[in-house]
Amino acid sequence: MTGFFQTASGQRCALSAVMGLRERKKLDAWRTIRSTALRLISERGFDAVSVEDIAAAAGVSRTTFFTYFPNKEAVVHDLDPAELQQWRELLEDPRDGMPLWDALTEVLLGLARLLEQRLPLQKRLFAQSPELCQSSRGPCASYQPDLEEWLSRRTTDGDDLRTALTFSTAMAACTTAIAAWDPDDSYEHFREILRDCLRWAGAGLARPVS
Amino acid sequence: MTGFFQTASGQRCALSAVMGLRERKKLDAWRTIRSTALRLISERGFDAVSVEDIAAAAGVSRTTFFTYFPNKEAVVHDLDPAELQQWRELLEDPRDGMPLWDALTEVLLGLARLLEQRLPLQKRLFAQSPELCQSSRGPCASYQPDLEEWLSRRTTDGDDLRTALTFSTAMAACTTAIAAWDPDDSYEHFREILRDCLRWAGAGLARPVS
DNA sequence: TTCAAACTTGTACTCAGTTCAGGTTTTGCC
DNA sequence: GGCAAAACCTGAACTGAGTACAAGTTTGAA
Repeated sequence: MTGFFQTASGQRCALSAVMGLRERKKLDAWRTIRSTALRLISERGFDAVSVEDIAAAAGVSRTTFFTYFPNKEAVVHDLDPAELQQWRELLEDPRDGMPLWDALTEVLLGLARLLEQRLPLQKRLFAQSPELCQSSRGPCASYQPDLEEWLSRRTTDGDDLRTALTFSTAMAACTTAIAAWDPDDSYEHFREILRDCLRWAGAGLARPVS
Repeated sequence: MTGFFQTASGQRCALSAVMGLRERKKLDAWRTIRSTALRLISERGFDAVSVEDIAAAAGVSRTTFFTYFPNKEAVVHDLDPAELQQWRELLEDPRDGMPLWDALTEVLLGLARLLEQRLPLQKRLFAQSPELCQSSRGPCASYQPDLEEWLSRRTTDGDDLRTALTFSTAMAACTTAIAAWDPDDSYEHFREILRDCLRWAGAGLARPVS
């Protein structure tokens, strides 16, 4: 999530198009490190795996690990560059005509669609290594900076406090839905939970002024 | 916040009553370490002060620091034992007859009253050392475990998902109010912001079923 | 072929957090 | 007052995260 692939070649990298050898290697390395890390962590638990273990198992140096991931937790949270591109596309449109709550709902449901492959594994990791739950702010918080940037691109339609509250309430709904979902259930079920949470939480916030 | 004074003498310690020399010294040490730490951190910033610096300046060993505070951040977040006692008293009553949202509102407004002395300084620290904002989950999150325990003591009146959502929405309102408040304004103003946030966020959640 | 930019790596460092064995202080009790 | 046990403090030694940097290697383009 934190500026490596984003800033790498100026623009976001053309994933499906022809990439230089350099970029292809980088992507490979990223994926190798990540999948190695996830395998080790799901086997032994987050704290029982050191960055050194991960680097060694991925055939890379410890230093290199930290050029790909800003910290150990990021290897669990960060998006694959391909997903990242979809996520950026989802955020391109500030949905300016739409009331904030509706726009947020749309973006978060879109995000849920993107996470279909990752979220089940991630929840299992969290369940296995409670140390992750403590130290990190949950899967959802990784997207908060991007969302804040998105929010700032919308033309502000009034009360800042209300805007901030609406935003954080939507994030809370998201976090709650993730927490409530059992990863053994269908992903569709998760999306229903999320829809419910957003609907309930938004009931009082959906319309501009009270 | 994390089990030192709580578990020390079995019960919570009788602060105003006669305490043994041992407990008085412990409390003194706690306060010395804390105030020393806050002074240094507000002078130099969170990351520029090491635990060793704090311990040395407080006339105590590094090891001792970690018996009083579970980690470096806790020195900013943890409650003074006197405040902690008031906070526990506030949570004694599960407010069982009351709808969840109203009970939460009451507890959180009570918490706001307790924090009058601490919050302004704390916000200033956060403003000065952005590294704190990143790594920690905000002042509000310190109280979450206690609140969850309080929540679990209430007789559950229905839908777990809705309960969880209500809870996290109230926390979000609290966090938002803290973020929105300017510590140079009056504390009363903060409490108004918090009331507004709770009212707005709760508009859709206040009544049991939708 | 050549050169600059991008990437990797080992080394060496700082600091958070843990463990533990000994020394010191407090307390309850005689 | 004196004593033993419990509680407390401390220094030393350790693990592991994260950073800085200089030297080496690979890639892309001319």
